[in-house]
Amino acid sequence: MGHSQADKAASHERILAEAAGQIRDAGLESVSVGRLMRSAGLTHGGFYGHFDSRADLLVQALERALRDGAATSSFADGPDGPPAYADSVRRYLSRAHRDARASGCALAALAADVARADDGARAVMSRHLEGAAQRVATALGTEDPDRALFALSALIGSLLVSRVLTDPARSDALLAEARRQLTALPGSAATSPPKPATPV
Amino acid sequence: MGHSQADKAASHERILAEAAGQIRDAGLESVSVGRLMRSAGLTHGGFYGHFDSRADLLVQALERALRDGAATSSFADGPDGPPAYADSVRRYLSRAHRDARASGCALAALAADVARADDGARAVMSRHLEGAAQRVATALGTEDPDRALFALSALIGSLLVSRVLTDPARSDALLAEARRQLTALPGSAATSPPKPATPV
DNA sequence: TGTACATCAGTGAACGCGCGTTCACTGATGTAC
DNA sequence: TGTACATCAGTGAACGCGCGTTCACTGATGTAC
Repeated sequence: MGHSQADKAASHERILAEAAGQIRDAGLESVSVGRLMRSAGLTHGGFYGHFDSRADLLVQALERALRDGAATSSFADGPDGPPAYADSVRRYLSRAHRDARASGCALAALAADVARADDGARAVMSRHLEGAAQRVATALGTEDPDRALFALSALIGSLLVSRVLTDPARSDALLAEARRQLTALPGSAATSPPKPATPV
Repeated sequence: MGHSQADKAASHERILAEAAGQIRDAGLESVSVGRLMRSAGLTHGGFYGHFDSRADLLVQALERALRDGAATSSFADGPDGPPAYADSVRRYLSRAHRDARASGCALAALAADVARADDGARAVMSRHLEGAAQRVATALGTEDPDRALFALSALIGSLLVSRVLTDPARSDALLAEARRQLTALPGSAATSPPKPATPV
């Protein structure tokens, strides 16, 4: 709770990271200024030294949530280059990802929220969708951006639906079927036969 | 604003229909008791003669939103029996459906909201997801419930992503590619060649 | 290096507002005779 | 059919609460000399 410039930067970072986490866990509108500042170890009055308004914070936190999501994305480059498409699909459509909503793909968690939001939020997510689609295209080995965008949409939809289904067996079955269908997508398994399973 | 039992039933119906519409348009948490009653032409105090609590209303309105969605679903039986799979896909992934969020598929609009909600809401939507998947399975001519559930998930994901993209050309392109990929899904075009286009 | 002072990160009381919910009430409905 | 009365759908004031935002203040930081 210091007063130095470095402390302010650290506070700003803490507030933004906390907001991004809350958004990912509970949706865009779940953030309240008072609760947010408390969870960042500060009092509510200080908020306006960091952001113009709650709406301003929301845009920045959405950007942050999506950037964090991209960094840990199943399709992001690992230490030894881009991952194999089939491995990425397996990881994205894993039970672990389904059950880790708060730390999972922000595109899936927030797509519906953003579809309802203003153009600013839609523009931010559009950029990240195109970025993610590009990574999928690389992994797929396709030059067709539409095909990659569809694959991404199918991934997102399957993850979302698997998170709603209350019957674990049905949810697991959907994930398994989606993995099967999406690894068999033209441009993937067709051009490069499945490698032996590698640890995720 | 009468006081008869018939009037009460009509009020109840109006409140529920209004709530279902608001939920579909702006999400599960967007409903406020005061605004809802005002938009149903009543005052807020009367609400508790119709529902135990806001939470009680929300569950019933979710059920209603999903039932309405099912009735107008692209995969619902028309006057002359079940529609052709390709026609249904075309209608679901049309620009018209993308742009009509408030009257469109409630499964797509609310999946993320429900994934965050309690088990009650998830159970309600699970039931409707399975029902919709069954209609898709019939249209697809498959006996595999998992395949139908995946197709439904891909439809939902594509619609959601098309609603986020700010570039109309990219959004249109995604819808077109999704129509192509999903009508070519094993069990559909493979077993029954595409019919000549029929008016939707 | 030591002092005097301007800056400014963070505090906490206060604002007006809308929220969900309760409740005493009004007056039309519908029933008992 | 007409009257007296119980029921109950809907009203609107009131409750305590958390919301986003403002602002006078505190005291550590960091700079000028």
